[in-house]
Amino acid sequence: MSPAVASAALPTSRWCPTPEQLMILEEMYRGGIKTPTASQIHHITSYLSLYGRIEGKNVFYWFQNHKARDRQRLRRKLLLHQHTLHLQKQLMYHQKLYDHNQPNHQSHLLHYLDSPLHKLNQGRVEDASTQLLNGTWKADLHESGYNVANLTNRFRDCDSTMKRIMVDIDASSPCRNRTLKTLELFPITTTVSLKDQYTTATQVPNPSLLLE
Amino acid sequence: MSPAVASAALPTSRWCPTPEQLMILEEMYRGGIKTPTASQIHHITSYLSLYGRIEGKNVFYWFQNHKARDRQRLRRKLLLHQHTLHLQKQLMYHQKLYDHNQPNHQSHLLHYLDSPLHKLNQGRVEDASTQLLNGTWKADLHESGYNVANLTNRFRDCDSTMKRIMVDIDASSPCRNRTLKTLELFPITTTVSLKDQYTTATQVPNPSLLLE
DNA sequence: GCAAATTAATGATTTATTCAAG
DNA sequence: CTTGAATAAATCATTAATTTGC
Repeated sequence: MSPAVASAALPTSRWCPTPEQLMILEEMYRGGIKTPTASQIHHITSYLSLYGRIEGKNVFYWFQNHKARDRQRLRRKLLLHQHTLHLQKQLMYHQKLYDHNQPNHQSHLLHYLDSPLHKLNQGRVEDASTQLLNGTWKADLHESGYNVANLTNRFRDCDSTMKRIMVDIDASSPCRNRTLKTLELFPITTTVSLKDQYTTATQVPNPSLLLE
Repeated sequence: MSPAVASAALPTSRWCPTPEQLMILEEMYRGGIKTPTASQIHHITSYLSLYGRIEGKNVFYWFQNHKARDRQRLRRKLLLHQHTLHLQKQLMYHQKLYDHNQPNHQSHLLHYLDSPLHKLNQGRVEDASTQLLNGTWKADLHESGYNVANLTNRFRDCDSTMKRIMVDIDASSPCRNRTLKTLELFPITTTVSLKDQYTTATQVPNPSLLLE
């Protein structure tokens, strides 16, 4: 059925540069030729045909593509680098807060935890979305007041518990429930300063935690 | 006008614990008393009144608040730590991609750059919002094909330029425009391998870049 | 240095949740 | 399933601590 296709010089549909051609082209590119003129392309083409079949359009396309892809690579590398720097900076900042217990680390952390950024980091896309939509989140840290909105006081008789406990306490009724160890409660041998108390009380959690 | 307000024991509206009282309370808390019973509160109160005016409810509230805020502090420390780890992990990952030119770093970075997360990091709240709303962004990296959607081929006559240039080249019209230095174009002394080309061509940009 | 202004800490209250008994 | 006691979480309000502009 099939007719006689030339079995010798298989008709490849597109130019396939030989290693020598590639080397030369790259060298010229590095040498400063980024967008050769028509005449330059002609010269290059004739020179490169010493190393294999080649046409002017091949040279033209090669420089076009090479330049574009060079720019692309650079752009991406730059962005990646920027991102790395961003991460480094963030990390340093948080490490500082973490290590030194900075005074305002709480508010910063709270703001972060409330941000759509954090929610996205956690994969809570829906939350982040609605938050952004409602304009509920302010990027400015200083106006990050809670949006309590309308807390209807539905429960006006809710302080009963507290009052009962208070009555219990203030009406002087000692020794009621459970095992009370009144005497052991006051082993007051405090030689620890308040500052020491605070600093030693806050331990670093063990680092076997993972994200998400 | 103003009547005689007791000028002696200025009527402070709320209890202000003396340093001794605080020390004792903290010591007891550290000793294990987290939610004292009514009777315990009574004992503590009577003991602490040796060091200054105090009521049962003060003790009650103090333990409530102290316990709650202790938990809170722990929680926040944990979260901060988690966040630090997250950042570290991200950083290490990107550093790896950056340093080693990993094969799929491009798609990863592209995906990140297209994500609302990145837009939020840049402060482009609106963009992120609409993106999330439209469901335009897929969190799963594996289905992160560009949502090219409907790229209407509005530009059907766009290859005209290209065609003109091709004609210029292949119709063999040498020495047309500009200063052509045909001979100096081929100083082919290439001893550089392709690999070296690539690796040396991509330099790290200078680190004076800032986020946002 | 100091006094007003801002911010953080914490005592006091209110609201929400848990859990056991009925 | 409902109820109520107990407690945890959230919030309000005042005091202590810091910053800031003379």
